[in-house]
Amino acid sequence: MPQESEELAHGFEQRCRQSGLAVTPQRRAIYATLSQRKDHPTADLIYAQVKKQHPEMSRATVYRVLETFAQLGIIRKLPHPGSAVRYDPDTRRHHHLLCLRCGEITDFNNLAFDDLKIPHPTPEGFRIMSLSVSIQGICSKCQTEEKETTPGGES
Amino acid sequence: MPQESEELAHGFEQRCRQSGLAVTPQRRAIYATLSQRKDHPTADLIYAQVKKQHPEMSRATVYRVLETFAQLGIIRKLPHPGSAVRYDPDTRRHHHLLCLRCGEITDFNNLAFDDLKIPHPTPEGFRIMSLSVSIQGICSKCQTEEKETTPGGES
DNA sequence: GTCTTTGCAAATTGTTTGCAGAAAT
DNA sequence: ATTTCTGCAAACAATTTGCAAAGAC
Repeated sequence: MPQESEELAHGFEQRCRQSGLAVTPQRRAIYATLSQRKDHPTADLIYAQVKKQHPEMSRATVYRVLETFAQLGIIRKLPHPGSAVRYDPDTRRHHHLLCLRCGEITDFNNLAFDDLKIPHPTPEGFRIMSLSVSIQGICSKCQTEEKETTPGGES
Repeated sequence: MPQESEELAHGFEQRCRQSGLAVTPQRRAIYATLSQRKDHPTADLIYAQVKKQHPEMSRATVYRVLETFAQLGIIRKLPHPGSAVRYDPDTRRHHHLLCLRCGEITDFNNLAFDDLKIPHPTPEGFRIMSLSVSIQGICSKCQTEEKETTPGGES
């Protein structure tokens, strides 16, 4: 249903204008691409995908635009140990599973986590903007691969 | 009290030997430096600091050693949106405040967070290794600086 | 028409690698 | 003695920058 995309796109343009941000085809394309995905791609992945429809698109633009969006709160930058930055089009509170082996980030929802209260005496004058639980471990795919690599004894 | 450091160092050597890791001056120095700090430095910061006492130390060694430690669970790699990897000598459960402006990571403890139960039907066959809450926002120092930069109106 | 944004290519920053010699076990 | 580690320098990856032309308002 393309209807949904249109609504999304509309909201997006509103938000850009509110922030005094020009609505360019590039920005539209980047936002559309990111919000269609259910995962949390890196800037480079977005670049690769957007480039198919817009071969003129420059890598630098994608990096700049994503960063701009993140600062305006239109999308979210995800914490990840090292490697490339990942972006998330969903700015509502939700949590993540992070695989330490392949780096995959998966959304994860849990009532207990959602109910967490933001601590009141805001620690050290910190202005809290978001709170989320991050679970680190090994995803099922990687567990399988580990077994294959080490079936019980290398010899 | 140097006593404390010695104990720490002793435990460290034990853990290295248990993992079949040679105890080298470099590893000792890197571990000592990291564990003396209360913050969460990048590999490069550790390198700079260690180099003062050990001018021969190579940057590559520092990166390699920190990575090795992290894999053995001797230290922890911290999730951070982009920028450089940060390491934490404290592997117990604790939480973090992450400043989106300067990138500073500060420890944060809260009973409600510590009581979080690891979800039982482990999501999607994920093998959970650690869980922590990460709070993103702007630290007090950066709030002050923001005001200075924009004292009320740019015009 | 003006101010913002983009593309390009080059510069930076953060990190990893291969290999020969040095040190730890 | 053997195996693991380190230093070096070069490779690599991710990201950022300055500037002139193009596009949005």
